[in-house]
Amino acid sequence: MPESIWFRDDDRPRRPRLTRERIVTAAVALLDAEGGAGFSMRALAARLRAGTMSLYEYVRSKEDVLDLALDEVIGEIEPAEAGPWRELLVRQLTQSRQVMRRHPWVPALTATRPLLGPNAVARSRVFYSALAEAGLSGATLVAAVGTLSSYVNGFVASENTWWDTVRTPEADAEIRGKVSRHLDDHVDELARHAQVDNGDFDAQFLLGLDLILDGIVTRLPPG
Amino acid sequence: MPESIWFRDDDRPRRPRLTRERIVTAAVALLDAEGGAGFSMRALAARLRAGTMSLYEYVRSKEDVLDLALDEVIGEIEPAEAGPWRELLVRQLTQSRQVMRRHPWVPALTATRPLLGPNAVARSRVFYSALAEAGLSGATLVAAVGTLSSYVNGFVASENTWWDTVRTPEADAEIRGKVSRHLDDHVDELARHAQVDNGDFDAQFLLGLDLILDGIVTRLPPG
DNA sequence: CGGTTTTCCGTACAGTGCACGGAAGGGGGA
DNA sequence: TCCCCCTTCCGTGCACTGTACGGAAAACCG
Repeated sequence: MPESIWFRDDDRPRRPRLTRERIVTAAVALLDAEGGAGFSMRALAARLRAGTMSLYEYVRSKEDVLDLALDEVIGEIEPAEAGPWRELLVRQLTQSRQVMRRHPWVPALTATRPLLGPNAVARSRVFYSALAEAGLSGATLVAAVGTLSSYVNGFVASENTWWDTVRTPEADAEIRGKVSRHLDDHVDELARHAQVDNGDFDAQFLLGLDLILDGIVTRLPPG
Repeated sequence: MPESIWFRDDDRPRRPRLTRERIVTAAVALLDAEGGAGFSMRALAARLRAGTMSLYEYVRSKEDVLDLALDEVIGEIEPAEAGPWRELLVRQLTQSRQVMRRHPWVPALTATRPLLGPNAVARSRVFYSALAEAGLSGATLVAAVGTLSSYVNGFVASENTWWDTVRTPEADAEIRGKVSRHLDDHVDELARHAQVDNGDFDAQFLLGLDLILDGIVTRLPPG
């Protein structure tokens, strides 16, 4: 009886039931662990204990996976609760920044692919309605929303490249020295000091944000 | 006389003398023509009629080439002439945007790599000294510079992904329709109209920039 | 002329995204 | 119960990537 349970291998490596969600979750985890450069379809499949080509049942391409992963993490931002528009925007944009810091591969992706996923659209809706409620409309409204999201994307992108560059403490010291010497010929004392000493991105982010919001305030209709 | 000029092959494929500049120039041309995705060391070498590995005499890695190409195109921005700080910044940042539009692969790169090349440093110096002359200093100065460059980077990045998405006219119509339907459930009339109809990036860019500059003005010391 | 250094580059290797087509399993109809 | 189809899984193969290595050729210098 060669088909006896004792000879059959029912415990053969249990097939993982793949789903799109499982794939996306694993993709986010892989990107967090290895960064955008270390992300590959083979590595993703391995993490799911599946064959590489199995992924392509649920997804048309690697780009699909990245788009889905991107919208997934955008969904980590909490829905906006009611409140005065300025505080609301500060909270939402601070959370955007935190998401991009938790998932440092995000800014490079947003610089490449349009954000059209449902969570991204929902986020954009929050900005539009907050600023519309504040009193903006038309081209000014569009420009204000664009400015805010451009700012947060651009800010975290450069923040991330900085953290990447100085990842290890030795590298930190070395790079800071090099940058300092690098800038020496060009920049006057004040600016150099500021540049090399700007470890406090939190404060700088909020300062810049306040700057923009103050600019927006000057555009509000009187009353 | 087998060595007669008639039998020798002095016109054998003339060795191109490679130099770092020639490589960088060709890299920019290749990136402009094929985009960041189509750029490869083999394609670059072919464009220079050289063997792939010859490049590595002048450059340690592909990343080196990209860094050099990046700083090269940043150098296309004209040096700042003297003038009132606000006009100066508008001119410089408008030129930054134009460079990034001419070379659409730039924003994705700046989102990945720190800008430490000589031309990038010179550019940063311009911003610092303009705003210092305007009256800013310390953390506010750093934040203002960071805000402006984050804004321009972020703005052009999203502008570029939009142009990419709607590259062909058919795609344009189709995408606009899809985006419009996509947003239908979520966004109220006003915002949707603005979003779908925002082809005029030039105006939007200047509006957002003015917004930020007005915010900066509120930070100037009295007098 | 001889030797050293610089430049060029063919080959090879480990890795990539994904097209193709086959196998295995589950579900439904006869 | 048998058969067929359809979904899911995935091994193999292809064209391509960056670049390590080492050899050949050329250029320069004594």
